[in-house]
Amino acid sequence: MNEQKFCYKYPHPSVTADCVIFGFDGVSIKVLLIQRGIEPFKGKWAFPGGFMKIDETAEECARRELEEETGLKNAAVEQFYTFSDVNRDPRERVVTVAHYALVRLSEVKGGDDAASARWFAMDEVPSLAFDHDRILRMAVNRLKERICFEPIGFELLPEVFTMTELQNLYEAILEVKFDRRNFYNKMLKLGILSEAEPRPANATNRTPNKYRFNAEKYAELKQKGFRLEF
Amino acid sequence: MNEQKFCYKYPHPSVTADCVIFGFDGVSIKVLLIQRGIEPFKGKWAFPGGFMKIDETAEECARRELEEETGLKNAAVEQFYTFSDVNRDPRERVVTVAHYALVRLSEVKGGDDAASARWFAMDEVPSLAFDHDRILRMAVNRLKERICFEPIGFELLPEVFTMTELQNLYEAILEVKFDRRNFYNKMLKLGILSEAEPRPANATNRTPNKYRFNAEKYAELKQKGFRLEF
DNA sequence: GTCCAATTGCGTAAAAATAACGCATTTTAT
DNA sequence: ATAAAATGCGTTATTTTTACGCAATTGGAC
Repeated sequence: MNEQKFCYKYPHPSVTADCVIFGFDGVSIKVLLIQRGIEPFKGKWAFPGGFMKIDETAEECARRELEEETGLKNAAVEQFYTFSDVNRDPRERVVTVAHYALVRLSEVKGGDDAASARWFAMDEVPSLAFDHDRILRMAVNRLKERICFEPIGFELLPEVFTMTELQNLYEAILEVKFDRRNFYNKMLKLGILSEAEPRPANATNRTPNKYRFNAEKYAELKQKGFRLEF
Repeated sequence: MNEQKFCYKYPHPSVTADCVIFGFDGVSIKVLLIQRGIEPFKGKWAFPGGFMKIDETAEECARRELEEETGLKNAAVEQFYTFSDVNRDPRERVVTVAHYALVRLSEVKGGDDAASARWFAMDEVPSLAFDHDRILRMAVNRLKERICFEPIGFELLPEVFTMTELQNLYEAILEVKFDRRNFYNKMLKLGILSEAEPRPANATNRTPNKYRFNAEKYAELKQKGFRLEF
């Protein structure tokens, strides 16, 4: 017997949410990929993703996928583009709402099927399933744009970090090099960092200051209309 | 008899594309709205939009809506967000891929049903149908962001324009005021404008220079990695 | 242990970009 | 006829960005 019980006058595409999960290991940006166990594209790597349920938004769907793979509930997730090419899935018409998530690698537990999931550095990413190559390019571009104007970078770092770690993150994402001292001055002048602990009197060099992102200060500044700019 | 002949194992949302159409009349930004003739939200204003066909992309769908309302085939259209709130349409689950289009008002012909279509200045826009208030806010924000980094503003102006017209456009979109002389210098220094016709020797003041957007120059500059910045 | 290279905090000076404003001329509106 | 507004083309002051110096300290090589 046929179980196709949801019927419509016109053909409806399937809607999925995909989630490009970015992490940062202190040196380079990584992305979490899943190896496909079934056709099509069996054996190829792809982003976590799945069908949107009828009672959840696309973002909720993306968060669900994120949690399944990483155990994380509260990461930063943002929708960045919807891909609707007619033949992007060979089986049927599928429209996917693509998101990216920024996670702290230290907080990531292995997902349900860790066996088939792996972190890839950006320059190690193989050719992907479906149109996921294009999705990744777009995600990276959006991340680059975003990190210049919103302090999303902090979502990738530990709560407490050094200025060098923060600079490494910016350099990894934007693929540029900054002068260490200018980066330091600029960041501090922005006023969105607070010292994690007061620098001890006997502190010497080579014992870097630790900072944390100050969300309250940022909210204040943002209200006054302020941009990060890099 | 029932015509519901497209059947699926799981419920599928409808997918639509909406198109926020922006124009510029030399003074203020306008948006094209359609008055709904049927429930829900009968009598309320909304953006042109409609169901995505099974063999077209969301952008093609948005362009189709745009052409129906304005007669324009080649306007600038960009997807900016997909709205998937569960109850955004009271009838059924509808996911909409929202786009904005930038059109030259002079090129717009009345659409199929011009009777129910009207241009509204941004500060005249009434409360809209569905979640279109939110869609408009987001479209405007995206437009503001975009115009700072991509020369999309020229899509709203006639081919040939004066510096004052260009400034008025930027001021209308960004809701700020620029010093006329600084704006003039900055724009010229960017190098993406060419004089529409050489300024005649007998030209006097009060006969403003005419410019046009130089796409070739812009492509060159963009390649070298350059940003507009305002 | 000694020594060198790398790291960190804190500055300063030059260069570039931005913002503020001047002025003569010409046209439109009153 | 006259005042007000628009235009082209500047200049100057201020702010921001960039380039770089320097001393102190640590980790690693040997």
